[in-house]
Amino acid sequence: MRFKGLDLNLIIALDVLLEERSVSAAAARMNLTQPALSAALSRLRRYFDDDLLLAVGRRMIPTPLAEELRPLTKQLMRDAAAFINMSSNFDPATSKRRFAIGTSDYILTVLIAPMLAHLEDIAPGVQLDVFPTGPEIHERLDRGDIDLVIGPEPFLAPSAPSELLFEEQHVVIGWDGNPAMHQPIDIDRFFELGHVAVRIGMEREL
DNA sequence: ACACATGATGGCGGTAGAGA
DNA sequence: TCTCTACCGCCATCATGTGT
Repeated sequence: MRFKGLDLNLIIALDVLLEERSVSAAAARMNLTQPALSAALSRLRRYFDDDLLLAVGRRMIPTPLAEELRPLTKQLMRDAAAFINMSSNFDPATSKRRFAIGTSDYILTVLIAPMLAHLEDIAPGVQLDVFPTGPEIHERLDRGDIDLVIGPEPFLAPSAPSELLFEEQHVVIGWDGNPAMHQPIDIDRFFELGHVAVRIGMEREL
């Protein structure tokens, strides 16, 4: 079963190899042994007549051709996923699917937790994995590790389709002894005042 | 010590040929 | 035309070698 002489399974291996830049790591991710992935890389090298990944010290560096192939393999994987999804009618009542959702603890509290009881009624076999959002969340969404990201509009990936889920207003909480709390606050006044801020993730500096 | 490559070996599936 | 069987190739694992 070859397409233009290429075993299409090798495209999956190439996609993972270019992401991991490590034969061992790619093998672990694909539940194969390292020699199996090494052999797959060898067949890819033969087909493309290119090293694709060059060992430099203890690292594997992609060749220019591999860099060119990377977005194409990504697109192929996305198309394949869409192709597969088209063939299966999703029925929440019988589905055993596991969804991976990237979101904040806030959304977990106000949206997902109350939704679980309803989900238990309409989709008892469906499971949810909830992951905290972070700087790599868009990459994980592209990779297919995450099915859905729920978050504020400015943080959504421009490349992914999105839909407005709900809107809400910010509320100012302040000390009753603060004179600013006893008069109307417009946007300028708001920014003039000092704040206590919560920052999550590695980039916590102001 | 770690990561990748390679050789030996075995299982699985495809192909070709023989027979009903 | 269909079924069975022998053979072959591919790809996996295991064991081991090689390079950093």
